[in-house]
Amino acid sequence: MTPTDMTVDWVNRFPGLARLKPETRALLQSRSRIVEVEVGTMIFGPGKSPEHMLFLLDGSVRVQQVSETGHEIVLYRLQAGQSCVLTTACLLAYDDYSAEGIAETPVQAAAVPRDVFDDLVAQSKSFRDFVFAAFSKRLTDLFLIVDEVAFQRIDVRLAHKLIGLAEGQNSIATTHQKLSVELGTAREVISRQLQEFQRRGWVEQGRGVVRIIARDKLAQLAGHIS
Amino acid sequence: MTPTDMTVDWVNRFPGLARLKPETRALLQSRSRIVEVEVGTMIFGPGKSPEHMLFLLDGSVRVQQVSETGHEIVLYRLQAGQSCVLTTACLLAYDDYSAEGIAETPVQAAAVPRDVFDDLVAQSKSFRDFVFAAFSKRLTDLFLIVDEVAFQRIDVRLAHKLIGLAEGQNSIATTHQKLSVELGTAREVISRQLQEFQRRGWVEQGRGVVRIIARDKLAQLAGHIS
DNA sequence: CCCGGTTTGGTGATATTGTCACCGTCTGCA
DNA sequence: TGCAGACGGTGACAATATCACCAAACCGGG
Repeated sequence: MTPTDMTVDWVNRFPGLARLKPETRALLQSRSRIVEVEVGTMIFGPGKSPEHMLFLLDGSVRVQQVSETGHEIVLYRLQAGQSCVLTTACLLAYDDYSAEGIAETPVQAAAVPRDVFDDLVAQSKSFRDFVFAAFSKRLTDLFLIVDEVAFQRIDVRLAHKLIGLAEGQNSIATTHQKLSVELGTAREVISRQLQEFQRRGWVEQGRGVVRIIARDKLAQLAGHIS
Repeated sequence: MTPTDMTVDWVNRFPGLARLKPETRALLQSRSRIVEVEVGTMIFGPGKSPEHMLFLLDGSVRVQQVSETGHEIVLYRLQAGQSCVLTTACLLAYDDYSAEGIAETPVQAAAVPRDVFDDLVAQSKSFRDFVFAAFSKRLTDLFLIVDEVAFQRIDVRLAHKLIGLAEGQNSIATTHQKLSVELGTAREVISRQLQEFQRRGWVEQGRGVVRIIARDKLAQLAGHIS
């Protein structure tokens, strides 16, 4: 498949944009530009606010908060089919912010200039609904993150995160360090919790890999999260 | 001052709406309804999503997350001059959410129906800017909350919160219990920290009141937050 | 192949914070 | 006046974070 095949009608690939009127769709299509981002690139971050709103066509962007103390915590991920409302937020907000977005995989996205975005919001009810739904999702997600960080035990959160990262597979390619950033805790804490899970026969560990042995047990512990 | 005096041209009282065109302003003014809410009322919450977007004319609304575990944490406050974007979020989001908004003081607000809100967003660039700026503020605020909860020490957070709640006064009418909800921690933790602050001569305590004696010391400890 | 630096993970000691189970005092009110 | 509830204090203990290390696995160059 050539890039053209994949991108010339990219709007079709967004379920949330399915209801756009033809003229709105044409505007979005014609005024956007396809960009490719290689893995590991910081797409936005402190002192790097982008000029465009991004619609992710392929790949995944990890958004994380970087504290002055050097600590990090993953806030959420953007997947294909989602738009980067935070980008828009940054363009509009007077605030300095401290979150950054990093391409976790090679990323393909449609970049929509700021003024086109504004036109679309004005013209299309469907587009407004799409944008506000995206904002809402972020807000409610963040509420849950706050709740989890403040009140959930670390073993419950780790079990939950392992199941989430596994995506149906049994093997997760990650390090203790990366898992600690996912949960905003220390590596040692992850190491000890994984040892405990292993002792119970729920997971097996290798260097840079965690294999889930008893998904049901992990799920039971994770229990009532989201 | 009669209610009419205060509310007939309420739009003027929002700096963020100062740039609205006359016709937009008239629409907002004519299609809104002034509501009064008595202190302690839950304005929105799980299973209680309001039909209108609120513009706060007077008073303060506390938005807090209520965990399944029964724990609570204050997320942010809405003050006069701000709009309740979360309300909009709730109206749009398919998600069930677990945050609630409570009137901390008697509240006066302009209620704007959902469809009028949508019209305004479509018609007015100024209104769009106002709405998106409000969303952005919430998002960036929440980023900071996550950072604080995950990585800041409790003494630093308490010092910061005391200064914030004092609003320039020296006396704060609150209880250890309420302070613990502000920070999403346990009452005992607040009691012990306040004892330590008192031992150092930074605060004095009475039943239901905390007096700040050495604001500079607290500020120094709070230091680098926001 | 070996070497040396880097990454990954393990461990004990200690500090901080959260949880639990109480207790006494104060306050408002019937 | 008496009493229920709110408020705050306290000790013991559990969970988590921090710090200071260590050893093994990996990786690239010579």
